[in-house]
Amino acid sequence: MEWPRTVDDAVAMQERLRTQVITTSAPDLRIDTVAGLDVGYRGNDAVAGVCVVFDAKALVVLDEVVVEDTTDFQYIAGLFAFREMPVLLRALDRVTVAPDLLVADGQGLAHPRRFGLACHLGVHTGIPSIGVAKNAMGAFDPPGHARGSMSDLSMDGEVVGRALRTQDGVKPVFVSVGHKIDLDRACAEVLRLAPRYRLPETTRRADTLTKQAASSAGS
DNA sequence: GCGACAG
DNA sequence: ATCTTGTCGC
Repeated sequence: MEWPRTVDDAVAMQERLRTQVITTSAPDLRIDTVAGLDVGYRGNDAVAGVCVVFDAKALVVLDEVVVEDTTDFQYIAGLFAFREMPVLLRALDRVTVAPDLLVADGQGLAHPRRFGLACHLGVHTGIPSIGVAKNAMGAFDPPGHARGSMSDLSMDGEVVGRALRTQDGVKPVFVSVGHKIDLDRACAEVLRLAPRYRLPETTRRADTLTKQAASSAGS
């Protein structure tokens, strides 16, 4: 199918692809490299997509790619992926180090139709993925104050993710499965990626590059 | 009907 | 997301 241009087509695509999401980890799932994906905006249609690949253990950058593009799809909560995916896929294509895990800046299963950006990226590429959002779409009880504390994130009476405290006393991040990984493993990876700050290093680096590109658009 | 609503 | 300086605090 070609990329949707209308809300109805986009929703239909999500309903169709949601059935392909896998919420368990392969027994031999090894995560040595992790990709952080993010998009920055300049005006309403200019976008800069970034894909940064980190060594999951050493937390050092192995490769990073910035791609500039434009978008037709306006921002609509729930249809976020249709605005950001095209650029992100282009950036992901140009990276020279294959990532074992994709970390999306947004939701995975914690989505109205259980198919957020992280799920879409995962199903499309076949690469394990997770969503790490700064804001929740569902309901949750505040997790404990200490780093590593977590609580269920629910929507329509079902657990769709977790509110995870990555640093003592900071606002939690919202983790949900994207594809080919289980929620426990997803949270463990986020904690490993965020040893010092609230957000994973992958997200922080991608975000920096994203704004850097957006502010120097045209040079 | 009214408000809320990832980035 | 974006428009935007200084400032409070560890």
